[in-house]
Amino acid sequence: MAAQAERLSDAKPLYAEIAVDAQVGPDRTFTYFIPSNATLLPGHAVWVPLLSRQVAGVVFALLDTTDIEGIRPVAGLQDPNPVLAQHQLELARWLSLETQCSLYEAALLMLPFDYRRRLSSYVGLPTERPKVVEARAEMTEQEKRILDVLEQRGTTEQERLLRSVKGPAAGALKRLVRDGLVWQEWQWGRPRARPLYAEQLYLNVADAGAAEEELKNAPRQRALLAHLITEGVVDAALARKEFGASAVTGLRKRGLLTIEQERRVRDPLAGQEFEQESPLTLTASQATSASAIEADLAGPNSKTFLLQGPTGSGKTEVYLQALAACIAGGKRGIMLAPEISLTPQLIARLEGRFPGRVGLLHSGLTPGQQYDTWWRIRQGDYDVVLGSRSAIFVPQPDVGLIILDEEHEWTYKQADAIPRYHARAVARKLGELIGATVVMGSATPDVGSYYSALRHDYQLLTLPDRVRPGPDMRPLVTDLAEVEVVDMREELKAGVRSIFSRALSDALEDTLRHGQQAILFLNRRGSAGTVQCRDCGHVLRCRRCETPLTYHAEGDRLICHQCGRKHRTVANCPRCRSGRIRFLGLGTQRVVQDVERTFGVQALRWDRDAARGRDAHDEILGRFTRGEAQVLVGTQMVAQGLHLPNVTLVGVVLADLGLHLPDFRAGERAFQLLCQVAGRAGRGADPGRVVVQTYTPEHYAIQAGARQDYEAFYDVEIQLRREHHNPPFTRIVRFLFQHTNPGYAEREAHRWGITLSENLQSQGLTEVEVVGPAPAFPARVRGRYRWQVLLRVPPTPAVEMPALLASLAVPPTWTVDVDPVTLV
DNA sequence: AGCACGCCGACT
DNA sequence: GTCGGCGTGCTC
Repeated sequence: MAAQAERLSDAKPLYAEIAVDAQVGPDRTFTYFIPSNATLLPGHAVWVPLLSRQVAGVVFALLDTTDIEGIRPVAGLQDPNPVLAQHQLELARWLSLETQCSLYEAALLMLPFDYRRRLSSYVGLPTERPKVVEARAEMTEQEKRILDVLEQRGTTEQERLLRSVKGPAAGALKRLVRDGLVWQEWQWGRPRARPLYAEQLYLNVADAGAAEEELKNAPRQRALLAHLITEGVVDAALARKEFGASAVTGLRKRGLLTIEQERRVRDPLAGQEFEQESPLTLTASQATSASAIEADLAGPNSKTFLLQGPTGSGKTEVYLQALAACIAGGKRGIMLAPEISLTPQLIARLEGRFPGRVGLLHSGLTPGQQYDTWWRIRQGDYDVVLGSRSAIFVPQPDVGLIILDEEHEWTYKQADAIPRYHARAVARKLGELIGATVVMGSATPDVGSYYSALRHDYQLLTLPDRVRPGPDMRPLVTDLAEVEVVDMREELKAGVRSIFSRALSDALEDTLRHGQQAILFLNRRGSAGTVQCRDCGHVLRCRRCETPLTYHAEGDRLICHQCGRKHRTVANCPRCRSGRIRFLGLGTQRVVQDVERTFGVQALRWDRDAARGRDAHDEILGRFTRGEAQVLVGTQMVAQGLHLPNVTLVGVVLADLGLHLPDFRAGERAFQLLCQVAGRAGRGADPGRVVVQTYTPEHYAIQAGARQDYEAFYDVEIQLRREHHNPPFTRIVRFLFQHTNPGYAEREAHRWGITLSENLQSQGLTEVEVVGPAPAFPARVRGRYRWQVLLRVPPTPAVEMPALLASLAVPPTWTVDVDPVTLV
């Protein structure tokens, strides 16, 4: 950047611009003096002084001169070699500006695993402390408790200490530290993972015969020696288990074996057998798609492709053949999939095609496995890295192809942590920086992606048919599942009080009688307290912005979470005057109960609450496939990536859940889920059956979802987006404020809303719209009241997004989410 | 993270 | 009037 231009001479640069691990604004670096005995390069990880402490930093640029005064020297190197490449520094700078995080936070995504450590505070008792006893009389209970714990345990990490003292103790600890009764020190926390070393036993014998003779009275040692002679090297832990620890020490004392520490690689795929697979014969449309991608791989320019095709249309085969072409051209690939889609099936297909050349990286791995895989990727051990969201940042060398499967998935956006990046946007930027081809695939593309494709920002590739391998592995076109939409208002009129309609009940009974299994799907990402008439399906909406209203028990009011407008609650439906107007809401637990009571079979619950922990998913799935339950009840999870052969019925218990969320993407989500669910049924020869229950069968998302007709959905959706100035016609920025004091939170939200409007006005940016303030959803989290203000930024503002945000001078107490994937 | 500065409520 | 709390800004 500008810093590079300042490098005028060939002499060793004097200063370095460094991103520091501190709460600073986007793209901010600090300048440090380079000690004469050190050589620094961009990408080096360093330690630097900052006020009274030392923090981690990354060198972004070198300088010959600077105007800044009071410059301090770099304290030291964290690693003799640079840890980030030039394109990674550029990607970090872009991320910092784009997501409004600090430059160091952006760089951290790409740093080795063991760099992601935190400073933590350790507290303890001073060695000489005569005055403690005297002071004790005037201490509070909390202070006494803290001292007792420290007396017992000695030096303790501050967080652990505070957890082991009943009630709030932070204030008490602060006083103790101030009065010198407790001492405090900052240290680096333990690294999350280290390289694993294991002891190996080596044979150290010239004359085996003589050695065996020497051991004739020690049978265990002799057995171990024999084992070593045949094996050469033996793992020490295994040997101790099998032959006894004393046999190992015995042989070592006699000098017959030596023990060496050896690096052990923790490979998540180790010991697994994968069947080798050959490329399948492509259909005409698959071949057209594959060759378009291959042509781009071979050429100098790199495009972004959007590969659209329903479940089972062979997108994965196109990815695999494109990857093969990329590798044949001497490059490597990265393939991203949503965490939940990283199934054994997908892993097996990649391993089957590229045996031993696939690096797997996702959050389900142990920290040790992640650590080792990261370093092996950096060494260039893999042709393909397969991983979830964060795998876009791996140090894979010579990347020629980046694939994003299920590109519409919102788990690609990191919404709950900083930096709030979207892997799709990162993939495109990375592709641009390193000249890699990007392929995004989906059955139901993100509306924004499809819009880009129609505008030729992306190249659209379509796979229209659902196929399965026929005889001779030739593809056979199969039918989509039949989808039956049931109008729950009619059921109610007919006197059905159950959560199951007559059609779903009949279908369930039929399925169970034939010994087959069923999946019941529930979009539990809730109703968010929306209110719907059970007679006519009408949903209460804000008069100003048409967003579904949300009920708030405090004050018995309906609040619009977009614009903050408050409405009175109603006893009767404003459309049909019916009194049966109530909140939408239904949990998986209730459905499981009702299934078991009504049909007398076992039902299994599968959602994020039921499936906590590393192996919980496999366990639930295992129980279901073994037939321990006949019905699987679940949320989003059951809609994705599964292939369960005995399932012939899929029921959507209430498609309206989620459809009326106060979020402009609600329709898109409902449509995507319906398509996914419908794609679950009948992946074999039997097309299967899908029953969708709803109070609003006329809704375009449900209509199009039932027919799995993307075009029909898109045409309505894009029109709505245009009318309401929503993405892709604008970009949205979400400002969030949280505070324990509800009054303060609301006042601050209004203050910031006004500040924003005035600021935009004075800049002449009248086309940028301020929405809100309004309570965020949920309105209160862990005792903190949440308020939000939205910004709608049209695509042709006078300034670019990062510059606009910089000009707004966002207070650090507000969090910023650019292009949020959810507004609730 | 920690320290200094500054603005409002509960006391002398 | 003043003490002190917490919210805010700064760190090369």
